[in-house]
Amino acid sequence: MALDNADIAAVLSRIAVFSELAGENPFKARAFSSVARAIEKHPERVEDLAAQGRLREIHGVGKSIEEVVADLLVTGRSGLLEDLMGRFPAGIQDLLSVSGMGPKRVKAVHENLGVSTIGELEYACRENRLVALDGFGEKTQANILKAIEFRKRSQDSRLFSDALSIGEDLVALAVKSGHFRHVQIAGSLRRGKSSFKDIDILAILAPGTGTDGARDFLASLSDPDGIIGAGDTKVSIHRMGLQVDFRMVSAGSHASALQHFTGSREHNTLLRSRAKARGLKMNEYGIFRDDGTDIACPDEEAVYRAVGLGWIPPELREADGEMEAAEAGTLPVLVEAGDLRGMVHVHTDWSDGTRSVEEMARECRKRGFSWMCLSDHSRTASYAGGLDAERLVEQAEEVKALNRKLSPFRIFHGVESDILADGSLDYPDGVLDGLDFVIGSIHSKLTMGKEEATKRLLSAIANPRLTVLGHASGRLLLAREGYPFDEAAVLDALEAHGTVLEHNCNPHRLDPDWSLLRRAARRGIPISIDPDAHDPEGLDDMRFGLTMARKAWCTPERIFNCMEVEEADAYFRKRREAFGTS
DNA sequence: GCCGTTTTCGGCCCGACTGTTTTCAGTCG
Repeated sequence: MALDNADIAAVLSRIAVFSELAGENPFKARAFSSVARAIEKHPERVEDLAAQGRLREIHGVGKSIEEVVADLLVTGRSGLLEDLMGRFPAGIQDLLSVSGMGPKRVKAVHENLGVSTIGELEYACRENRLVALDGFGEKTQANILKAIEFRKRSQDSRLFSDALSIGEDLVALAVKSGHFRHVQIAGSLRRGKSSFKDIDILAILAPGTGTDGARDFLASLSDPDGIIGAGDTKVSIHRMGLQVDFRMVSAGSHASALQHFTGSREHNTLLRSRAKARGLKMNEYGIFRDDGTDIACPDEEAVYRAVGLGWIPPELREADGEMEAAEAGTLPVLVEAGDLRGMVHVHTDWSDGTRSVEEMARECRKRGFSWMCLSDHSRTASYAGGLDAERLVEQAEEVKALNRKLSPFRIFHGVESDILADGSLDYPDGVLDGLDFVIGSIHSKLTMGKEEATKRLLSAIANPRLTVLGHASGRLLLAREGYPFDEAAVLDALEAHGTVLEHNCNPHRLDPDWSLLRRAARRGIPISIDPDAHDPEGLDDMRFGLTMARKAWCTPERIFNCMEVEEADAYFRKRREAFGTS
C-alpha cells in the first residue's frame, strides 16, 4: 500500500476535524492537525521513516499518532477515523466551510435539526429554525444565510495577480484618504502564496485621527452589502468578492502589528511560545515583560531580536524550520530581483506571442536583464503556431543578426518543445542539436494516470537534449489539478541528468508549487524562474516567481538565471558537448 | 494527544468582534 505524505496528512487532518465535531478535547484535535502539517511538509517519505522506526522523530508524534500512521500504512485505512466518521452523516464537514460555522454550531444544527448539508442548512435558515437553538438568534441565522449565499456566488480563491491588484488599489485609496500615516499589505499577500482566500492590510492611524472616521472610511470601501464587521481596531469587508481584513493600530505598535498580521498563524504561535518561555508576552501591540513594561520595537528586526532571533524574511514565515535557522544564524540570503540576469522562456510572434524577437529582447534589456532564452512553440503545438524545422532554422538566422545588433545583450536560441505522449521531444535529434537549449513541456494528453505521466516525464528527462523541464505539474490554479506523478522519481532523474527545473511564473500556473521547489532546491537541482511571456507585460510576472523561489529558500546560487551571460553560455556549451554536437 | 530552560502532570498563543447574553461562548485569524 503506497501512501505519500499528502495522503497520510489528509487522514490526520480529517481525524482532527471529526474530533472537534465529536466534542473531544480541543488540544487533541490540535495535536493531530499540527502533525498533519508537519508530515505534509516533511522532506522525507513518512513511509520510509516508519519502515526505519523513525516516526517519533517528527515533533508532535507520540505513541497514539504513531499507531494511527502505522495502521494506515499497513491497512490503507484508519480505524480511529472510521469510528469518528461513523458518528456523522457523510459530507458533514462541508458545513465547516461556511463562514461562521465552527464545530460547536455544526454539532448543534446536526443534533437538533438533523442538518447535514449546506443545502439543508440554507433551508433551515429560511424556515427560521436556527433561532430556536440555544446560543443562536436572529442575527446569527441571518449571517449564516449571508455566508451561504456568498459562498455560492464567489469563487473561493483568487490568483496572486488579482489579489495583489485589489490590495494595492486599496492601499492607494487608504493612503489618499488622509486617515492614516502608513498603510501596508500584510498577511499571506506579504508572505506570498499561489492563491488567496483573503487579504490583510495594516493601517497605522495618522496622529490625532479618531478611529470612528477611519473605521467608517474603510467600511465604505466595501462591495454593496459586503461589510462583515467593523470595530475599533478591525474592519472586515468584501471587495470585488474577496474578503479583506483591515487592522488599525497606533504608531507605537507598528512593528509588532506588522509582524503579527503578517503571520503565518503557525509561525506566530511558535514565536509567542518562545516569548512566553522567556517570560515575555507578545501580541499585536508590543512585547511585554512580567511587570507590564514593554520592550521598544522600532522595526520588525527589533521584534525578532527581543526573542533572541535574527529577522526572518516574510516569505519564510511558515513554521517550517525558519525559527531554528534564525536561532542558529543559518537563514539563507534569499534571491532578490537584482540578482536575476537571464529571462528564460520567452515567446514571440514567430508562434503565439504578440511581439517580435527584437522587441522582446529590448524589453528584457530595459528590465535590467543581460540575456534572454527565446523559446517559441514546437511543431506539434499547431494551435499556438508551433514552428516546423525549417522555420526554426530561419529563426536562428534572425537571432544571429540580432545578437550582432544588440551586443553585449545575448539571445540564446531554443524552443519550447512539446513532450509527446511517449516522452519523446518534438523534433529529430539533428534539429535539436542546432539549438542552444531545449525547454520540454507537456501540453497535451493531460489526463494520464500517475504511472503513465511519470514514465512520460522520466523519458523526456533522460533525453540529454532536454535542458529545462517546463511547468512540470501541468496545473492551472483554481482551474485544473495537473496530472499526478511520482515526485521522488522525477527529482531523482532531474538530479541524475543535471536538468534544470523551471518554475513557471505565470500567475495561473506558479508551477511547480513552492513546496516542491524547496525539495528540489534542497537536492541541488538548478531552478529557473521563467515568465513564459507572450508579451512585454508577461515579463513582469517574474515578481510572482521570485516570491515563490524565496519561499522555497532559494539563494542566488540555486537559481539558474542568476548566472552571468558568460556562465550561461558555458553551461549550454557543456550540455551540448555531452552529446557531442558543440 | 503531546511534551518538558516551568514540568512526567498541567498546560497547551493571543486578541478582536459578534451576538446572545447580564458575564461569556463561538468563531476567526
